[in-house]
Amino acid sequence: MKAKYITTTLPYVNSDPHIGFAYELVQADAITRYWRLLGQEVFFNTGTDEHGQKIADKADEKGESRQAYVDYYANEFKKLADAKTGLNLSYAEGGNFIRTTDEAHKMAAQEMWRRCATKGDIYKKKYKGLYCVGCELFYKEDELDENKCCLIHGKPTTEVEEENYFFKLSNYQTYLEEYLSKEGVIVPEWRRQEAINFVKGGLQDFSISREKARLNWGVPVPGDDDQVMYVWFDALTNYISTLGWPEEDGDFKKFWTGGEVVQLGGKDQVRFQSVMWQAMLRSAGVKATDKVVYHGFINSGGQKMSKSLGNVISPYEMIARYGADATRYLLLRHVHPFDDSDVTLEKLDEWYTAGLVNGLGNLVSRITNMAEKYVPESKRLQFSEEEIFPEFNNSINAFRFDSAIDFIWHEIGILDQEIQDREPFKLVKVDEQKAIEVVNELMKDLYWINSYLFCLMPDTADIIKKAIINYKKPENLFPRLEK
RNA sequence: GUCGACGUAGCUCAGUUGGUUAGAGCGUAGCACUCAUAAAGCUAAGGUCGGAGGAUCGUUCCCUCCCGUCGACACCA
Repeated sequence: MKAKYITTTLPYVNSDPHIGFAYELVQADAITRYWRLLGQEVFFNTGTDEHGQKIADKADEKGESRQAYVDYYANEFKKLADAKTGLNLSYAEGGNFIRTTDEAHKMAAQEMWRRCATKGDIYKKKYKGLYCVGCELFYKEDELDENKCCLIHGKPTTEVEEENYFFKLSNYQTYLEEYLSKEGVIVPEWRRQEAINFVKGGLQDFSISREKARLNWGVPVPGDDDQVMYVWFDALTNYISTLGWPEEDGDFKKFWTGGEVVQLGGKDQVRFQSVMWQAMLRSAGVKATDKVVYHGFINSGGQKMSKSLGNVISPYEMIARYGADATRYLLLRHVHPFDDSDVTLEKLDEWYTAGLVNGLGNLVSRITNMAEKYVPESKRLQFSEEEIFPEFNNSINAFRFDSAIDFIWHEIGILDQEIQDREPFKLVKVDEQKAIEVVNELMKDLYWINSYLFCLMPDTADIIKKAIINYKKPENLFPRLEK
């Protein structure tokens, strides 16, 4: 069985962890755990992207050293990922949390650069642009007002000439068209069509460095002390540096060259992940990514989440209110895997109560309660692993976490109905043996349903499993929310 | 502007290769039960399937136009 590799994009650490990234993490973890459930070896990568202008600016703004600033934020993101403090991700059981400021990563980025340069895909070119001193950024004319002033500072921009390195993306037009022609390299399919149209529209080379004089927070360009890499070039390389590349053996060989490579990203990532990155890999002689899955964005109350609107829902807020497992469930079931979704606290509360308190939690209570009371030691069952059903497999393999969970909850509904129809709680008064039989059947079905939950809500699934095996009703899994 | 997608119950969405009463989940209202986290169950209300025109014996499902929403159209890590 081919080893699997899955990675999220690395969030840029210029603000607090966003719910959209939390969603990406949870997607990656759910499928990782699912694959592991099937006995596959999986490398799960995530981490933080820490170089570039905006981060340098932020650190300066706060009067902190850049390293101190990124150390702080990298830790915030790591807390979101980890078991006790966040979303309980399983990268520690096979995977990595990479930081682009890691020494090994920086060396890998430089090696990537050298390989592309050796291939003849990197050249130096004078770049002319309208520069705002206040923002320390280049702007295009249509991003400025009629007097060519930047919209933030309202001050005139100046035309500045800078010499940068460029990557010859134009060399890869044909290659990329061929790469993108294979169904499945991008999910969902309509994003693949967008990417194809984008490439067919013609490819321009893109700049991959900045003058150190202007920006000194980045990986040094090999052989040129006056330039540092522009963030993309550096950051994209993390997908292989995390596996030890340029070392060809070991994890890189097992999970990238010899494995199935899946990358997750937001819908704004198509050009980076499926176009530029694929060209870079090709240039460096590395195998292409097998599949990139793009999710949509999460809005709230019909609008983009923003501090000024006060509609930001932070992942930490969700974890505090519902718990880590419930947060995972809510995101996976109610955020659309590909399209934009709308999430509000009111909706989250409703979903939590309906699906977890009244749904799963109550079902576990009623079944294990009867099992504990009615079934004597001598009549208790041994449980063995059950097979996973195709409806679930097909959905998960298509990254349709929402419909995979719908399938489980449909089964939960059926089990509730079963209790209603067979009435073991009445039966126990007239035919105890029959009642025990019915409850044991319910326990088996619940055990089977629970086997699906391990990849979605690992801690909860563990508690349920123990409750079933021990015929002991657990504490409430999902406390009712305070009104 | 060009190209593309979409617009179905309060909400999120399914669906029909055109054919008798258009579906689900959640939400809402009522009934009623008690094994369970005042949960589960039953029943009900709620839709001119975006609008107009056309082709058809007949369309929510095909064609045209209009309105609306969204996405792509490269330096947004």
